[in-house]
Amino acid sequence: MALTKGDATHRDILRKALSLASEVGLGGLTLSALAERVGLSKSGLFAHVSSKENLEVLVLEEAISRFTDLVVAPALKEPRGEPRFRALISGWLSWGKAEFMPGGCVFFAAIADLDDRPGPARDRLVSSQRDWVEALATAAKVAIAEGHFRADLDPHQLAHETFALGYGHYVLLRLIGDPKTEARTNAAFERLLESARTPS
Amino acid sequence: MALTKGDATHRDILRKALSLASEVGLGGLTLSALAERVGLSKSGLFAHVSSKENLEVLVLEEAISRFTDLVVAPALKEPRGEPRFRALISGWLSWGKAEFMPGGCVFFAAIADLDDRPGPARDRLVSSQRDWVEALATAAKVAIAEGHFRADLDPHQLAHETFALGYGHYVLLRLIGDPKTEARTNAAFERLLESARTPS
DNA sequence: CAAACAATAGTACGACCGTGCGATTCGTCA
DNA sequence: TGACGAATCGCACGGTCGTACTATTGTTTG
Repeated sequence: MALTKGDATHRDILRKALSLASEVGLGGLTLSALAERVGLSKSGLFAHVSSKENLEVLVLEEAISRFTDLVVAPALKEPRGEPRFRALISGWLSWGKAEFMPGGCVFFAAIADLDDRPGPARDRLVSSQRDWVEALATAAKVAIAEGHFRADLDPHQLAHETFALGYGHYVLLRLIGDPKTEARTNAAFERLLESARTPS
Repeated sequence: MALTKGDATHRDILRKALSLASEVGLGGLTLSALAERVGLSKSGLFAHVSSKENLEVLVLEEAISRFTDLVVAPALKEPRGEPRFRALISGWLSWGKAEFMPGGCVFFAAIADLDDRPGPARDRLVSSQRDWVEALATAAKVAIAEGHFRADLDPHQLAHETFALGYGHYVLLRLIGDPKTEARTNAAFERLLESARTPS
């Protein structure tokens, strides 16, 4: 039998852990608090996650898998080229507001938490973000091949600027929360895409 | 007499606290760890800072004052217009590598820490970053008045994109650390300034 | 030099942390 | 149904956290 009781609990733990981590960060995530949310005793929960460090990795793994499902996969169904690139961007922007992460993007919270704390969790985070930049660069390459973006465009440069703009937008959104923030970020992306289209 | 012994210690505490906070974040900052660095007992230190929450505010205050001295003030000595705007950007970029913040920009660490934790520390952080965006916007306005930037440029839009690009760059730098990161960010800023110059 | 005061140390407290371990309940299958 | 293994609990441990309180230094000043 594949679906045992423990598996269901395990899924529930990951769901709630991701949600909680988005509020308090990976470092602020606590076994007691999580246990209470899941409806388990602290030791019952501990048996599932083996250790705090492993829990952090599990949370990242869960977030990465959801990111793939919600952002990357749908974009791959869009037509090759600029439409797909745009889908990655807009999917990413709504990712930060996903209902299962009430405290906001868990990657962002993890970046500050882990950026000076080596270990498996940090390694996994870094590789995931590296993959994301690479996915953006690949989509840019495809758009060049399709003739949507200019031939002499550096796809990694575009990926860099897109990534930076995305996280920068997130900082402005979470911290200052000016109502015009979204419109300005959209304008910035349009300018960026415009310059990727126009031959230099 | 103005310069008592306690004042000197106080300055030393702020210096070391800023340095330590840049490594572990505001939330990760600990009275015991700080006391050891300063060479004080935990209670001796506590007498200086009144409370943990107040220590966080003090650290932010210290960082803000240094930011003003190291980034804003020097830029104001540059010629009005684009040179001054460029000085703000380049000053900001080197701010993230200041020797007194070995763990990187303390504002960035604080943003993730405080973004879901209301209180005086968060308020101070938000106002400081709001001020920074505003300073960028003001510099952009001046550059428009000087005829360096095009007349129909929205200075707040430029400030938004500059701010976002700066923090986005920082994420890429700290997390992934590709050696080409700096060059790409510089290219992005050049493109941004170019589009601010060119009449649309 | 001594009195007055600022600065620091010592110690204790309650709360919470992650973790181990033995006991107990519960779901599953012969 | 009865037994076996997985899932969960209760409890305790050592450690660290921020914060009081009191005692003891050290520094300044009349």
